[in-house]
Amino acid sequence: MRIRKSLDENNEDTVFLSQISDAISHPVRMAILKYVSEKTNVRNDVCNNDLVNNFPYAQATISQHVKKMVDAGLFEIRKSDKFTLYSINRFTWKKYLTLLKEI
Amino acid sequence: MRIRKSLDENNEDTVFLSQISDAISHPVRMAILKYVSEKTNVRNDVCNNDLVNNFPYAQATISQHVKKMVDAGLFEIRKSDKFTLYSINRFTWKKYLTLLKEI
DNA sequence: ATCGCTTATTGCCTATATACGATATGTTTT
DNA sequence: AAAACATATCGTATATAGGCAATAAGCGAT
Repeated sequence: MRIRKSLDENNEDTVFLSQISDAISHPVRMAILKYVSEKTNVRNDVCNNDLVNNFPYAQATISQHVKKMVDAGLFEIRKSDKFTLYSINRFTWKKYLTLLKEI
Repeated sequence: MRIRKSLDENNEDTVFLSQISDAISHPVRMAILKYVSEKTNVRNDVCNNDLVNNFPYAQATISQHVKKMVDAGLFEIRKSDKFTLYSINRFTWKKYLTLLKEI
C-alpha cells in the first residue's frame, strides 16, 4: 500500500504544470510566446497575421499552434473588428512560474 | 526584409527553453521531476526502481521517460554499484527558471 | 559460473503532433 | 453586391510520442 500524496501524475498542480509546459514545448510556440510578450509590453496587440508575417510557416500552422496555447489556458483571445487579438493570460503565466519555483 | 533578431524559433535560448519544457510536458515526467527533487532534498538518491515502485508504469516506460529528461540535460546520471542514480542538473534548472522569468 | 537484481534497449502497436493546401466563415472595403 | 482580407477548421500525409513485453547487458552475491 504505497502512498503517493500530491506527487503523482494525476495531481492537479502536476497536470497544470505539464499542460503549460506542453504548450511551450515547441520552438515555434516558445517564439510566439516571446513575440506576444514583447509586443504587448509596448501596447501593441498581436493578431494571427502578425505571426504569419514573422514566422516562416503557413497560416494554418500558426493558427494551430496558437490554438494549442489557448486551449492550455496560456493565451487569451479577443475580437476587434476583423482581427483576432492574442495576449498572454498573466494569471496563468504567473501561476506557472510560481509553481515551478516551488519544485 | 524582416528582422527577427533573437526572437525566432532557432534562437539558442528559445530552443533551450522549448527543449526543457518538452522534457516536463508529460504529467509522469513532471511527477518524476517533483519526486526526484523532494527525495534528493533529504539526501536520498533516486534510482530507476524507486520510480518503478512509485508510479504505475512498466520499467521500460519509466526508463524511457527518464532518458528523455537526461537527453534534454535536465537530469544527470551517476552509477553506484548496480544502481543508476538520477539527480536534477541544478544549473540547467536554474537557467530554465531564469530565462522563463525574463519572458 | 550461475542466479538474481537493476537498468537500458529493441520491437511493435496505437495515438498524437506537426505541417500544409483547401475550404468555410466572417468582416471590411469598394 | 462583390472583392479583399483575416482567421478557423478540415482533410491528409508524415513524424514523433507513449505504452508494454521481451531481451540485452551490467553488477553482486551465492
